Amino acid sequence: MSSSSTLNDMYHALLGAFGHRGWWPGETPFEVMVGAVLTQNTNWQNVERAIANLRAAGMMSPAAIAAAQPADLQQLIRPAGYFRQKSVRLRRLAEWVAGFGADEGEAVCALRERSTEGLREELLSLKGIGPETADSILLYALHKPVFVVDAYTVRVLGRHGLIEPECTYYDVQAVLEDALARDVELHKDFHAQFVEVGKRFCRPRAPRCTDCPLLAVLGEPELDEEQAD
DNA sequence: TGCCAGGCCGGGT
DNA sequence: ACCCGGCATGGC
Repeated sequence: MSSSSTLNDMYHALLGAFGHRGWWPGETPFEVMVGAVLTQNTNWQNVERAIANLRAAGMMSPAAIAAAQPADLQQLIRPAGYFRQKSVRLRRLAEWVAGFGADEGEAVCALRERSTEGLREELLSLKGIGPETADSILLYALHKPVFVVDAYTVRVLGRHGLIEPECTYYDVQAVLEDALARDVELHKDFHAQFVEVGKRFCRPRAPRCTDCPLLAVLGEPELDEEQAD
């Protein structure tokens, strides 16, 4: 059996169990970008607080964040953790976006005209934006067909033996992108399904997932390497 | 209470 | 080229 059909079967099993996820949660493309930075190694619930603070302060725009006092920005995003680092990362991102247009709408339109690879390189050149954050922005804010590989994706695939433990980010991404139709909505929703199944059934200390919808497709999961003892 | 959360960077081997 | 500590808050 090809890994292509396995991965597509996985998606349909998850879609059947959870329904269309409608990701990413965010009112505007720029808010999606902000969320992508704020959620780095951070619970989404904390990110929502920080986003609400930014909105309430009228700061959810590239120009406003680019012009903000560092201390003010830090206070607003404090609930999302790592607030000193993330305030710098947000400002650099905001300056980058603002460079593409007079307002958010114009900038985002200009960004969407550009090539995926060119955009990825520019995003990765911003300190504090790594592969996952860049790809989250590419997919969910700019609608480029890339697969976002996150901790849940790696854990779910790894536990079912579909990737090797030593795989890099881009190894895992290639497995998924090679197997799937080049479809933006599929890429968005499949990644969201990984998060959903990961949160519910693939926690670090809970290898027994008796009700996981993936059992019907993939069979019993394996132990994580560090749990295999 | 400790462990965990939708990473990434920089310095040390 | 790898490995590792640091970064920080809030929920369970």
